Amino acid sequence: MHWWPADTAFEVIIGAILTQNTAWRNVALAITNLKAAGVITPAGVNALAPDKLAQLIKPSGYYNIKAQRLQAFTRFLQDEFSGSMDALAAGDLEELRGKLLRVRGIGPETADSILLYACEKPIFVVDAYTKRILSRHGIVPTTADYAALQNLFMKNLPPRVGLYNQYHALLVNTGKIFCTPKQEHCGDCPLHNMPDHS
DNA sequence: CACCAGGCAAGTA
DNA sequence: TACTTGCATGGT
Repeated sequence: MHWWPADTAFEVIIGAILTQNTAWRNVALAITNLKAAGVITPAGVNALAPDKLAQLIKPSGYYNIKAQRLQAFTRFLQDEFSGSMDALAAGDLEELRGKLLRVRGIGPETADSILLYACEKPIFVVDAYTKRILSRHGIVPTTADYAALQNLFMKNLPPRVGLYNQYHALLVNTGKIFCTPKQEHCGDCPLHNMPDHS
């Protein structure tokens, strides 16, 4: 579906951090502000005063925390890769993942979104919709953690960037339409008899 | 008005 | 280790 909306690899990373527990619509407003201010580059974000950056990304929510997280990444990029996105993308998948997870504000989903969509590495991204859809179908228990869900896909699919991109896109689109936030009881649904299926 | 959105880290027991 | 809580906006 040529999915993640972004003009550059760095913009992918901005979006990945800003969309944490946040509707993409609000992220888009924040990105518009960053573009209008002409600071949507690693050096631009890094050079801004934290409170100025926070004001620009205000529509995306958690703006103080996220301003810190954006700059934690730009400092990391500067320190480890001389500020070069190309140098970042040239790294080894597992080594890069480990480094990203050590940046304050980058957890498993954000790290994998960066790896898949900005660096084009074959890693499966697991989000709230993915977990919701699989657990509602009784395919995994509701207690399944991030790694369990990721392994399920990666052990059963060939490691292709385009394929993982497509799966993630389809899961999110489907989840938005059919998979409501609160658990619904469907009465005689046979899946209610599955182990750990609430 | 209540609830939700493409998480993560820090605090508590 | 396993829960709980704070972070905050804009849309439905």
